[in-house]
Amino acid sequence: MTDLFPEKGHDHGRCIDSALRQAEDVAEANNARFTDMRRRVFTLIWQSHKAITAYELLDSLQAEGVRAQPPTVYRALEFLVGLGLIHRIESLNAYFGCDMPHHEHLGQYFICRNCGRVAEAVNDDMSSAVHAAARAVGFRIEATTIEIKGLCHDCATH
Amino acid sequence: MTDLFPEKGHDHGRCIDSALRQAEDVAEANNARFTDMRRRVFTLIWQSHKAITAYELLDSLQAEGVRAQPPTVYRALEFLVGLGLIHRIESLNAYFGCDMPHHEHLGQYFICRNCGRVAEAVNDDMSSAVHAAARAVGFRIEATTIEIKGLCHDCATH
DNA sequence: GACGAAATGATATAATATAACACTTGAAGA
DNA sequence: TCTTCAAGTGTTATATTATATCATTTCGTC
Ligand SMILES: [Zn+2]
Ligand SMILES: [Zn+2]
Ligand SMILES: [Zn+2]
Ligand SMILES: [Zn+2]
Repeated sequence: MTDLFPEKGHDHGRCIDSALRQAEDVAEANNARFTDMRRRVFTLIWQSHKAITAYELLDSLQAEGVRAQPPTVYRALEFLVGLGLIHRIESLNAYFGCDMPHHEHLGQYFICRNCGRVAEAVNDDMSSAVHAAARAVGFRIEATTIEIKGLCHDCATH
Repeated sequence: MTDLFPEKGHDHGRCIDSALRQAEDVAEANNARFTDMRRRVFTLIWQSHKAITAYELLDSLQAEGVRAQPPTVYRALEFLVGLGLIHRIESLNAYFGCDMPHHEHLGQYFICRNCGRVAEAVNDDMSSAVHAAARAVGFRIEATTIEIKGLCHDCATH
């Protein structure tokens, strides 16, 4: 069994570096400016594998000495979501970093209620079940929200 | 192709009556009090097949002359969600009536962005794809949120 | 360097949700 | 029937999440 969630003692600095590198690539490929503010917000989101709320981000920015207001944060979030660099978790009103921003995908999110971590899956069986169900009732899909709450393997077994 | 959504000219009074009858049954079976306030809120939710927000409900109550405040509405909603008489749509911060409250189910919600209607499906293929994916990664599911946005058959073809 | 579009700053406010405590109601037992 | 107490509701205040609007700054392009 492969756990979607990162290993306990993994080198998270590498996650952050890799995410930043990919984000810069994607931004460049889209002719979009990965400004300082956007980089700050993105980096804060990647401080953990948990989802983080807009106001938690705002607090962190202010703690760093950045004079930011809610619109600043929401604009950065809008930009990052728009490029697919982060995803919004509807059931948490929170955001977390995507680790495969290069290809378009409809992801599914596993959310552990104990450790708070979020993991993204791109599972064809889930996707095709959803699309088949939609086709069967003549529904034209534009967006999907699939959020699965419970206990991750670590939290369920320890 | 069977459309999940109700027919255009259907007799919606029957939807409301049926929902009320079922709600009373479920409440009774659970030894729960279907009070006047709860019935009012429930009935307002069933005024349409759309999802409705807490504050829209509050406005409607006040328009009816009921002196209600936000907690009143949220308490009624909490009760109704708890019994499975209504469902919350996370991506809309809104609520809509369940038409099969008798049996426990993990539903999937189709939401039309044009007409605003919501339809609930209980699709085993979707459910089992989700559960299989969770099993494969050792995740213990406690709740699922599956919300599908797009155009219903009517809106896509007219 | 001048220009204009994009980004950010700043202020205000809207929309969604809950905490806390007082009062009322209604089921259940004495 | 009366008492009691838990459940439900009223009321006020406040927390949390999100956006509208207009002023200013930044940055690539000419
Ligand atoms: Zn990591
Ligand atoms: Zn966990
Ligand atoms: Zn109807
Ligand atoms: Zn429609």
